[in-house]
Amino acid sequence: MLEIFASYLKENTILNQEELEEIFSVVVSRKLRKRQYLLQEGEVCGFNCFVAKGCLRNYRIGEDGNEHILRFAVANWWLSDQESYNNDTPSKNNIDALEDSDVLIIKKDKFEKLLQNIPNFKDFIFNLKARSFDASQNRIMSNISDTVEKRYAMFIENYPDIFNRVPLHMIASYLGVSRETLSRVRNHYAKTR
Amino acid sequence: MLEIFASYLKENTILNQEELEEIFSVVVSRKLRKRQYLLQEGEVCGFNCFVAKGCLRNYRIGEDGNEHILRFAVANWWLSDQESYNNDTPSKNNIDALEDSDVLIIKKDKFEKLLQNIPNFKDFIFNLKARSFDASQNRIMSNISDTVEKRYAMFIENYPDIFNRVPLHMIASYLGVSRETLSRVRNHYAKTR
DNA sequence: CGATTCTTTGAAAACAGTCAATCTGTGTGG
DNA sequence: CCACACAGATTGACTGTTTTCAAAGAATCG
Repeated sequence: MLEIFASYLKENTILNQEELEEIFSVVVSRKLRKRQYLLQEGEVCGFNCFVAKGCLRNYRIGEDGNEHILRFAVANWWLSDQESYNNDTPSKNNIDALEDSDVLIIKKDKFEKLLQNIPNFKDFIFNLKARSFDASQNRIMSNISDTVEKRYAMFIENYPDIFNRVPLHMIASYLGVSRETLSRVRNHYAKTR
Repeated sequence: MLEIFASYLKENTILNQEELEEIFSVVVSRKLRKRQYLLQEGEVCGFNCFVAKGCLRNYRIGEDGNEHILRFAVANWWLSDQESYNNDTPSKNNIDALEDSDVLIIKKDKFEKLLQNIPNFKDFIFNLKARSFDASQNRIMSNISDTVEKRYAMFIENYPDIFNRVPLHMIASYLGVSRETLSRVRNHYAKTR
């Protein structure tokens, strides 16, 4: 399980062996069964999580009682609740596994030490966060300006690996429409090309 | 104009006089007339901008030909196009002034040097970005789960200073609804309390 | 196979967008 | 100071889209 993380870091960073060892030394690997929680509403998210295998989601139960999916994560993606992590506040969200998954956990105190000790790791993580921010700005723009059909098409284009392994009603939840609407939109979408 | 920036930094950071001087030395102040562009679609956003006075917006012309507002900025806020800034790519967005405004500009190369030279400034900026990211995650959640009325109420609550100085149709644009709909929603909103 | 989860479909109701007209307030130039 | 233009806000009628609810049809899994 660690090998996946190791090759991820080797491909995406310029860390030396010693630095890699330091990172590996604070990582805890964990298996999650399908439907198992990694984080539940009300808990403080005191960790960062790297997905080695499987698929997870970060979602919230809204005032309407429905699930609203903020984010999916598959292999080589990071996932946590940043707001809870940053402020040590109870999370408003849940994280659970959509498939049996392997994840690597780094507790907050250890993770912050890594950032302090390894400048290249820090730069890498901040770069990652910057791109994550850009993606969320683009998603906001899409939410306020695009039709459902366009948003669905872009989702397929941007996340083909996610699209073909999570149920349609979850994509609907991610896009912010009802499953019935997405079903209809998608039929129309399939016909018009 | 610099005094506003100076007191902003003194209140929010733990920088010493020498570090402050270094920052001030690379700042360029600029006045913007109402309706004046700071950045136009297609340009590369090679700067960060601190608003000392006035009000700016970051918006995009969508495929539908309409303006869609991604973000407002008033005094003591930073504004730029992060995606364009980070990747040196042409911006898809425009930034312009909604009122006569005073802004402070720091060019990208100088800004990046500041981050390198002044660790406390770097930490401060990254903290800012983290909170900015959290805010955008919350906005996404609101977009996919809340009613227009709720989104409008939250906008007023979160950004009272913006709400009472920009026209309603721009708030509608920010929320992703037509001005007519927001007008109707707001009337209903005013009546039900 | 039976149970569960997921997807589709239909019909009605709620909601939001569009277009056109009107109303309001502001500021400018004569 | 008035008339006028202009930007912004509202309203009505209409159209189109999305939700909701209920039911039924696939697919998957143990």
